[in-house]
Amino acid sequence: MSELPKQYDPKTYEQELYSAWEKAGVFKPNQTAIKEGKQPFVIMLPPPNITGSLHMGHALQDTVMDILVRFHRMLGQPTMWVPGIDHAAIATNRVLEKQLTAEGLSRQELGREAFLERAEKWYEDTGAIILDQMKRLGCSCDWTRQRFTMDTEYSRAVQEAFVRYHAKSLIYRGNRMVNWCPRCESVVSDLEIQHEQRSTRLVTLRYPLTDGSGAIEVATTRPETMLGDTAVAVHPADTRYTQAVGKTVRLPLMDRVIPVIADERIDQSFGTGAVKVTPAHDPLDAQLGETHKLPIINIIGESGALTEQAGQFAGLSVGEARKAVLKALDEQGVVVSEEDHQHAVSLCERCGTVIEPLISRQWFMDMSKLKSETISVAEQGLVKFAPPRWKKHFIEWMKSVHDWTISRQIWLGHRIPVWWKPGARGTNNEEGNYVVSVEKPEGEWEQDPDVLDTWFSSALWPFATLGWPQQSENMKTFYPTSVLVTGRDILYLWVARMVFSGLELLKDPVYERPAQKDRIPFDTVFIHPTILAKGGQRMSKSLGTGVDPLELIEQFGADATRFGLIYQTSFDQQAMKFDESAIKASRNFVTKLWNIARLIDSVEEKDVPTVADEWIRARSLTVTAEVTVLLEAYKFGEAAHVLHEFVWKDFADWYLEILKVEGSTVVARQVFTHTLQILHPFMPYVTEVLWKHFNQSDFIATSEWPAVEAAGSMAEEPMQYFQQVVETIRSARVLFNIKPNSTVDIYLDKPVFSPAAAAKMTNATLIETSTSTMRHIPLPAGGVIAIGSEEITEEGVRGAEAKLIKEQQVLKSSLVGQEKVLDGMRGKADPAVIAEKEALLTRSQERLREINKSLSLLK
RNA sequence: GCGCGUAUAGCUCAGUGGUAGAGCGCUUCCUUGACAUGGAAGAGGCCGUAGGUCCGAUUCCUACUAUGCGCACCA
Repeated sequence: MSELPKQYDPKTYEQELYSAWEKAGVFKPNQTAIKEGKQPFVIMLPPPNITGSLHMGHALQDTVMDILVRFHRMLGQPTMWVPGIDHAAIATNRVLEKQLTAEGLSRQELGREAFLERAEKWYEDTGAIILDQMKRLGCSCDWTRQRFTMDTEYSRAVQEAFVRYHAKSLIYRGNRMVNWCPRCESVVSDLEIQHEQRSTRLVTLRYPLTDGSGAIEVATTRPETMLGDTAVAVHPADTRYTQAVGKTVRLPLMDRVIPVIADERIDQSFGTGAVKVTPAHDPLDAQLGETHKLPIINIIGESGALTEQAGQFAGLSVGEARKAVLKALDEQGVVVSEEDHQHAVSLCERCGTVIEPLISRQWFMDMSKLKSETISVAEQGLVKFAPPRWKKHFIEWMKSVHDWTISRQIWLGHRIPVWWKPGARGTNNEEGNYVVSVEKPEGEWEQDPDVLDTWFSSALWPFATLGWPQQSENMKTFYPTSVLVTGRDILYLWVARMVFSGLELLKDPVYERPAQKDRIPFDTVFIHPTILAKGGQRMSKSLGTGVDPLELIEQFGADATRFGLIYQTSFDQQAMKFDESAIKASRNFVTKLWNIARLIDSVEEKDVPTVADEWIRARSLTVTAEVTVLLEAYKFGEAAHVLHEFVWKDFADWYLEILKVEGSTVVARQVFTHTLQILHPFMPYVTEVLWKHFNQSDFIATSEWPAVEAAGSMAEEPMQYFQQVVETIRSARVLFNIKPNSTVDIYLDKPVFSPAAAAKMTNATLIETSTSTMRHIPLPAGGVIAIGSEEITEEGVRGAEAKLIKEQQVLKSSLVGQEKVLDGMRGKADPAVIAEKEALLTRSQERLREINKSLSLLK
């Protein structure tokens, strides 16, 4: 056994060990275990955006996954963690467009084909930096199975999914109100918009009734849309307008006659209680328009400019039009008043541009059937959530989901497998003039220029990565997967969509998966906490609150970064404020492990087990059981605390101190290597290095998780007494103001199991009989120890007396309180609890007697 | 606006129907060969505010305040 270096330097080992694991195929599913029919443990990495780099959220998420994967690997299950990346169409599209802008080119000038070539080159150049960063964290992914959502096979799966959904009428072509981003010139889904409170001007306009009986005043924050008004609506019960319903008004500027309608969806209390209706550019108005069969006048085009329908305002941007329309209205005396108003505007999540609601021909996913089955499996618990409260969120959200707009008007992404008869697309004559097919059909057809929402392809991730739509061996062995680990932000965006995709697309009899449970992509969804900056702000580069995990790895090592992150989390936590001091503390913990190993090496070989050996063995079994249970329950932070305390307090501070004097180095090594094993999922590197150091064959990464056994032991009590004696002597030094480096005489009327260790740990000499000059100190569990030292002066004794009197007083008042509590409990509380309480009281009383006794002995 | 969380030591967080715990930080002492990235001993909290249930509430309930998040078609 070679000698360990004095210091542990992570950089010396991390990369080398990682390659060694990879080379040995440690990260691949164990084929023997598969043949033996052991339950596989499978995790699909939520594919990060190819444009991204590792941030703290990833670091936590990846650590959680790696802990699970390493834990289950050690449990002997065939374990597979499939990595991959997402093409992130909208994000990449933006990057490329920026490049073009810099070159003074528009994407139209470049052309679609050249644009896509650039994209491909960009993907190649960028590579998946983030995946390499994961390797530095120590993630044990099976890199031979790495996938990209744009690779040929995957793209094929995406198109196949579209075709199959369409065949089941779950995808349809519709002309409906959508969220349009004028900057992206594309539709975006409900989940890709954000709401923001903004202050704006609420303008009240006066529309004259055509019969000359007055006018109706309507309030609006978007005066320019009045050009597309096709009605004025009021609440049927609103007496102010009863007269007007059924009449018509003359729309200013446009000189159009439009009806006054009544509808219960109008809020009487807002503004004037009357609302202008623009079915083409407002979601509520669209609904009203549908109910009341109102004409739809599109005045805003897809570029964000006003259309021909806007008459004299055609060509203006929305912003320009607002000013111009307002000015024109004002000149005609239509504007009654203006006031400041707070309201929510919809913004494009990607670029922050204000979303224009407009009616457009798009591809939609019909959610009605899909959602009911998804809700049902969640309610039945066929897909589990951890922490469990996310189940409710999931169901609630699913219940309110609308049809999903899946087409996007960008070039990058999976092209929609729909083929049009030339000239048919975008007309009122679409029906029957297209074919849905992965391959181009015979004859003259033009492929739909749109691409699919990135999430449409991500939704297929758990099975498309395993070879779907083929009925592959991988699908049979590894699907459904075990756990999906993710943040709550994509619970709806992604998780929900994977669930219904799996449920629906695996219904085909060829997959032999009639049971819902076999079609749901994962057994459990684990939602980890969101990481915030220490002050509670969102972590972001622009706010300067971001922390780079790679810098932490560089400075403290991967093990410390992982452990520190996990140490700060707890199971039911929604957000975690990141404190770098935890990483530092974990680095110290890694050092502690290192030095423990060095101490074990330096202690002379011996094998005469004492109570301490028995105690630490039992403790280690208990800890193994606890950690196992906690890991199975996704309680990673809690497990980290248990391990930290055991290693530092029990093993290092007590057990090893005793081992220096007597005991068994065999037991020490055994307990320590077991501890390394249960620490391995958290800290893969240092545990692997130390495992090898203690001459263990193979890798700790593939070693067998220690068996969980009952820890029957009689050592607890003598060990506890030993600890009390040592602590009491140490406290007594402070009490009497005795220097730590001067020896004291100690007399114990009840001996400890290892007097030599107790003596060494307290720098004391244990003597056979007490002498008259010795001072007496009570032990917490009863009994008295005598302490003698030349340094005990009258002053020291008086100081001790003062401290004891203080303790006596505290104890006395506590006793009064305890008795009062007990009085209240008698006859009302659970007898067992009362008994427990009484025992506590008795102990306090004994303690008081001891203090009184030692006070009298001090005199 | 509706919904879901959180409020405990200076900081980051556990926890319990019976007068509170950890890590870091702080104070004092210790350079005794595993570790100063260490050891020992300590200080420090009317457990957000106000009510309610109970013999008893930091813990359960209600309201409020602060803070985070999600959802939302108030023109």
